[in-house]
Amino acid sequence: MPASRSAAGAVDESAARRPTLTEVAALAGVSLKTASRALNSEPNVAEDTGRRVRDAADQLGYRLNGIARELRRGATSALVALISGDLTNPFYSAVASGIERELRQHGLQLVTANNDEDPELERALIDTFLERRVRALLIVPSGDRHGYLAIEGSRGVPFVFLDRPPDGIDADVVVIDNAGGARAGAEHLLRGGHRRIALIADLARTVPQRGRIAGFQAAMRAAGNRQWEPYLRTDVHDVRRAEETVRELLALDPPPTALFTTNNRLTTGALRVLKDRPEPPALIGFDDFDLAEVIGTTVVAHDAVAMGREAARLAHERISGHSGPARSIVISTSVIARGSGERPPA
Amino acid sequence: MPASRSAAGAVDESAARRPTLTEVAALAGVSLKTASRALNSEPNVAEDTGRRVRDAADQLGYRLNGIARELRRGATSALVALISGDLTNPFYSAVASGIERELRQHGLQLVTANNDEDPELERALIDTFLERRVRALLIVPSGDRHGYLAIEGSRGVPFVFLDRPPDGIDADVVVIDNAGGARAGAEHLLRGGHRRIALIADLARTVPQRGRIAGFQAAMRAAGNRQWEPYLRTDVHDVRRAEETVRELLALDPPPTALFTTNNRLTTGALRVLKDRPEPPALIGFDDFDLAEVIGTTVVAHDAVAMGREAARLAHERISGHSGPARSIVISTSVIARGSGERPPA
DNA sequence: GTGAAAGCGCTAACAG
DNA sequence: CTGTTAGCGCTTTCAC
Repeated sequence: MPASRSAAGAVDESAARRPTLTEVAALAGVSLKTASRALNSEPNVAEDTGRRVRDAADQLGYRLNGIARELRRGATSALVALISGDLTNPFYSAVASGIERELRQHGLQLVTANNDEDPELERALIDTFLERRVRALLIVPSGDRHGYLAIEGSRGVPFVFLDRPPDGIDADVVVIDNAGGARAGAEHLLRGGHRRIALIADLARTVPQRGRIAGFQAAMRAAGNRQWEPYLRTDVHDVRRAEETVRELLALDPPPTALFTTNNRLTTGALRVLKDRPEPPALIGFDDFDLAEVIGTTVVAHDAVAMGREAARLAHERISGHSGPARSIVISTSVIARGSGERPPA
Repeated sequence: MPASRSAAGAVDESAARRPTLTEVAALAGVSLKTASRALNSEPNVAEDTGRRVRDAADQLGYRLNGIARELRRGATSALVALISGDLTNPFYSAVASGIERELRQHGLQLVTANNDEDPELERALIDTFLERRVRALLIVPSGDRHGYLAIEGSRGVPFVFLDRPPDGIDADVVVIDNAGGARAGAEHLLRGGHRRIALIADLARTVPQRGRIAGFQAAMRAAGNRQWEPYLRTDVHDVRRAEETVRELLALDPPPTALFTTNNRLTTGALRVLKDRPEPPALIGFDDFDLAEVIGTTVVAHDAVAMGREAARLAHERISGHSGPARSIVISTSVIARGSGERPPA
């Protein structure tokens, strides 16, 4: 009875090893080098010889060993790594999608890893990828000290930081206009007549959050408004805490007439609470999301896919030999009015 | 002037090459093999020797060449590939997240690629990954002929198919209970008193969609209801077309009193239309989504992260040598009532 | 047009 | 405990 043709992983004897180029050459009756030339479509191979080699390869089920090729060609792969937070967060998956599309234009492949927002793990992942000889490393950093990467960068592995600038190293970076976006959102609420505006922010130690908080504050200062100050809440890091925080804020006397949430998670939390309220406060959230239009949520939007694309573009330029000073790209934001941000103060 | 320490990719002379193990050994004054042993924490290295080697490595900025190691160890990497649709679709990113988490437990790394729903591209990607000697290949297939993979599977590269079973090859697979879920959703509407129920489905040539359509039909047949038949619409593939289709359906006389959409994209389209209607029909959508609770959308839910996790688990078992017949895992579904599916017929 | 020999950087096998 | 030798599968000289 013949061996099963199942792909389920049945390990028969033939399963162990794949045919090598040497075996293809032997079967075709040519030298190793000629076989190599034929399969790589290099010049100086007689048409007939080429055909014989390709037939032999097909017959054996030959497949090039990319690892051997890479070793010989200089131990550098066609892989570009992305280290970010969990892909179930639409922000990260949008960034990853933008990167992947851009890389593909250049024959590069994306490898992703989740840092679980753990700086230790992040560093371990960076090590792993460098050992694997990725061509470039794109990082949405969780940790905040990256000085140890300087020597790597100088050795020819380009780094690009997304969303958060690196600390202790001078590298290409793509960030959102956090301060500008938050300021525009805050001004939108002020124009609507709001004064008691609650600011609900994520971990204040991160640079993007600091930028958003600063932008918001700048708008308040410029308007001479200080009534928002009792309603500032930071370090709200997940949906549940956001819900609690919003509930607490609305229970105050007097309650805020408007909320500004500084990322999509916090906006989700706020929405969950507001849906049950007869007279909800106004709401503007940083980060656009899929159904914002359906729900009627006013947001500070930006293009996360473009962010990924730009980062990949920078990385590709470095890979191609560009060697200027570190560059910085800022992704612009815009306020999209959909109703929730236009509710007047009670 | 000293060379810049910038990570921006400045290519000074030292950038060209990384130190090798041979150089580390030379600096430490030991043999190549001893250096290897020391850095791999193998037994039989004097403590003092080990320290000398590690110092030398640090001093040179040595980093193991993973490509050389892999070649020597049998030309097989620690990479597992996922080929799927675009990661901006939350279904795919949830799957990817589940896979990534499970793989990490076993020291494996995820590589992702987008097939753009193009079977040609999909096949090219598979080739690329096989050349790169991935340990396993997880595929949410776009193409529907995979017979050509049989020989690969028999050579020891495990394949796992997600969401859609493969055609022409017998491989592990993880699917959703499409028929059961759709049937439960349809029965939920029937119980609510609906008879004129519109079914809005995606490309009917795909197996999951056929399953959902069949499940829906089975429920109708069992209830002796044929009033739904004029309201069947298939091959609706994007949000815009879904909006148009829903608008057309609602303009019919008599209009349907309920809608059943067979995936998240179509549900999004329906929601965009319904939000402007004073008396919207009931709606149930296949696939849960982030803000469904906020919007109050009744859905047929399933756990896409678990789907990825199970697929990764199957792949890992194959990698570890398991060699039984192909297995099939079914992810269960449940109807989550949130309001939209409980609206009574007009 | 074609082939022989060398070697990418590492680990495995075997000696000492 | 340490070192020597060989070789993973391929591409790159360089010679024919």
